[in-house]
Amino acid sequence: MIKTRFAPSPTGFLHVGGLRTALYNYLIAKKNNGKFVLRIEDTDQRRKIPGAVENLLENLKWVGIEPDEGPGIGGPDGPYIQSQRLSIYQELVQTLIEKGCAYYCFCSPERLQQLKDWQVAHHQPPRYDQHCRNLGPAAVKRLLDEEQPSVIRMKIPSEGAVTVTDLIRGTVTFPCDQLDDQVLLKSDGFPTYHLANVIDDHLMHITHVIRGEEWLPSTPKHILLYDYFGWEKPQFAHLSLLLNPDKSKLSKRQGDVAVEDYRRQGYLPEALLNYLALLGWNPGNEREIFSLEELVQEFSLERVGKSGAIFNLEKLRWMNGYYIRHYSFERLFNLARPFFPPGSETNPDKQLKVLEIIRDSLLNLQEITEKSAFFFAEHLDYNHSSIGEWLLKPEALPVLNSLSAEFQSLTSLSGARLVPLMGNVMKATGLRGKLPWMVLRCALTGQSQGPELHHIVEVLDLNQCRQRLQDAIHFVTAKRDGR
RNA sequence: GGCGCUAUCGUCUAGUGGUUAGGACACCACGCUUUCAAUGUGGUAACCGGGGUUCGAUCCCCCGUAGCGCUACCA
Repeated sequence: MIKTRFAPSPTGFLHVGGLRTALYNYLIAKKNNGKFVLRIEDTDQRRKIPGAVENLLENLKWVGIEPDEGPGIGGPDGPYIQSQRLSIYQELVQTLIEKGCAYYCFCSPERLQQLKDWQVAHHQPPRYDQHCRNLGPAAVKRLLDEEQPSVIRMKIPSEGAVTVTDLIRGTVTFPCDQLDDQVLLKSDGFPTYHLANVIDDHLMHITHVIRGEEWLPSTPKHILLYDYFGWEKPQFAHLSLLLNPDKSKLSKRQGDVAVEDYRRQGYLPEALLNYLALLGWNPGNEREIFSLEELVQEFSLERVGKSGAIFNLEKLRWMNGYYIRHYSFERLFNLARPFFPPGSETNPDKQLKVLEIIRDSLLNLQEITEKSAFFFAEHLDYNHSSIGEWLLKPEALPVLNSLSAEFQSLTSLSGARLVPLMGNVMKATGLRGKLPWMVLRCALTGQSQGPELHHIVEVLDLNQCRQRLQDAIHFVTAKRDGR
C-alpha cells in the first residue's frame, strides 16, 4: 500500500510551502488508495511552540486535507510525535554502533567550534575531523563510565559515492568525501532529523518521501542509514521551493506565508489549494480549475516541474475571485458572514442581498467589509474628492432636489421604477445622460463606483434613500455656502 | 569556498530535432454598461550566453553565467 507523510516541525504556523508539500503527499496517497500520515518532528526542544500541533491540524482541516494517521487521530504506527518515540531511536542507534556504522563522539562544542573556525579561515570545507571515529572500545567505555557528554555520529564511507534516485530529478550522485559524519543522537538523547526521519519512515511504512528540495543534499546520508539498518528504501521526490517575487526562498518578510493569514483575509480553502497545486504541477492540458477530488484524479509526480516557482499573489487573488463567483451561494454566505460590518448581523436578509450584489466584484471575503459598508451605514461621508466631482457640479443640486421630490412621491421602491423616475428627473431639470445617474449614485452610496443602481435600490429601503438624498442636499448646500 | 539543483513571455507554465513557440494571471485596446466589477473579442510580450552534434537546434551534449538550496548536537 502507498503511504505518504507530511512531517513538519511544530514551529508555530502552517507555511503555504508546507501546505503544498502536504497537498502533494495527500494527492499521491489518495490517488493510490493509500494512507496519508501526519508526523510531528519536534526533536529540537528549543524550537517547540505550544499549540503549534493543534494549529497545524486546524489549518489542514480547514483546507480539507485530513491525515489518516497522526497525533490526535491515531493509527497503527504511533505515536506520531517524535519526542514521544525517544526510546525507539536510542535503541536502534545502538544497533548501528554494534555494526560499526556509528560511533560515540566526545568532542566538546568548543572544540568543534574551533575546528570549524580554523577550517573556514583556511578555506577548508567545514566538516567534522573524525577525531573520535577510531576510539578504542576501552576508551569509549571509560569515557561513558565517567559520564562524559557524548553524541553518536554516523560513519560515512571514506570512498565512493551515493546515488539518489529521485522521482522528479532522476539520479543525483554525491561523492562520499563531501558528506559529514553527521550527528545522529544528540547529547540530550534526542535524535537529529536524519536519524528520526529514517527510522520513522521505515517503522511507519512510508513508501514515498515527498518533501522540499532543501532535503536533497542530506538524502545520501539517509540512504546510507537505510543501508546500515538493512531496510528497504522508500521512493524519494524532492519538490522545488516556493519563492518570493525577488526569487529568494518564500519568507515572511515579503508578504504573508501562513495559511491562516490567507484564511483571515477571506481566501477560500479551495482556491488556495487549487492555486498551490498549480505551482509546480500541471495537468498536461489547459485546464486550471480543479477541486480537491479532481486533483486526486489528475495528479501525478511525472508532471511536477523542477524549477522554483514564485508565489504570485495576483493570480491567487484572481483564482479566489473565480471561486467566490462560482461557489454555491449558501456556502459562500456562511463563510462571508463574519466579514460584514459590525452591527449588520442583526439583518441577515440584508446581508444576503448585499452579498448577491457585490459578489462579482470580490477578490477575497475581506473586501466585503468595505464594499458593503454603505449599505449598512447610518450616514455617509460625502466629503471626498471622488464623488465631489459629481456632487459639487452646479447641476447637481437641482437634480438632487428633483430626485428628492420624486422619492417623496413614491410609495414603494424597485429597480424597475428607477428608469421612469429618472425620466421625470431629466424632464424636470432639463439634464440628461450620465450626470443625473451619477448624482443619484453618489447620494445613495457615497461613492462614484459600485454595483448597479437598480440592484442597490432594491436593498436600500425607501426611507433610507430619502434620508440620503436629504443628507446629500445638505452637504451640497453647505459646501456652496462655504461652510 | 565546496557540493547539489534549476534555467521558455513580467509571473505560473505547455511544447517540439523543422511549430505562426500554446494557455492562464497581469497589462493594453475595443464591445457591453449611467459608474465600477463581471463578461466577450483582440493585442503587446519569452526559448540566459557561447561552443559543439546535425541538413536543421528552444529542444541533445559540453562549458560558462545567473538564481536558489545545503554545508549545525535546526528541521
